[in-house]
Amino acid sequence: MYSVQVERGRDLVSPSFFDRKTLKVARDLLGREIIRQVGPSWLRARIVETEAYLEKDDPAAHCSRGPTPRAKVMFGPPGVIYVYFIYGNYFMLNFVTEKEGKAGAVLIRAVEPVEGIETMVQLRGIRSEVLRGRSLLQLTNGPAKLVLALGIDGSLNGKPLALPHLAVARGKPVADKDVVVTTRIGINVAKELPYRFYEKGNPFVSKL
DNA sequence: ATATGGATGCAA
DNA sequence: TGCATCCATATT
Repeated sequence: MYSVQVERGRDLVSPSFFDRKTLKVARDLLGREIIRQVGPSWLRARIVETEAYLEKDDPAAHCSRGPTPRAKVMFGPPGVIYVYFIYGNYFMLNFVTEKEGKAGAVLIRAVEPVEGIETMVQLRGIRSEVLRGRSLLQLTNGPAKLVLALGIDGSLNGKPLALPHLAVARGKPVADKDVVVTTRIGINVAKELPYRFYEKGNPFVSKL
């Protein structure tokens, strides 16, 4: 007799998945699934776009100025959730990579809803003009959008990945031929670094 | 193309 | 303490 949570937890990635080079993790996160329970609802969404933020030679990374109050979680153990607040309105979801003492994180920039879509629509704000009568692509095709749709906020910052609050499942890996590598989006420094990964042709990718 | 919004980090 | 900046979004 399995509980729902045990059943859900069968397919989770191990913490060692994140104990690797940040760029590797960012690429391998494509196709994995974010799983989370919000109230009575289980939410599941497939990762289709990521960005890597490194400790070395990456001035766009929060860890680039050392373990400041905000960035210290990036220097902590791998497999921990890093959520930060930006632009006075939004939270961003990241997963910490590399061994404790070495900084790194992967930003989740877009996901494809798999389960719990009705709940996601509600969390996102069904009254929004953007969603009303338009494509569900708007639900999760951006880093702040997916955070809203999944009901994530700053209270998850610094917590290890675990059910029921937030975990990553194996899902179906994306083949190399379907991975596109480009420069990151929305930053004003280190624009030339090819640290963004997305699934080729996936309509939920934030921007082509 | 522009308004919005609050935290962050560094200079002063 | 002040202030430029910030891994964005929705609306014009």
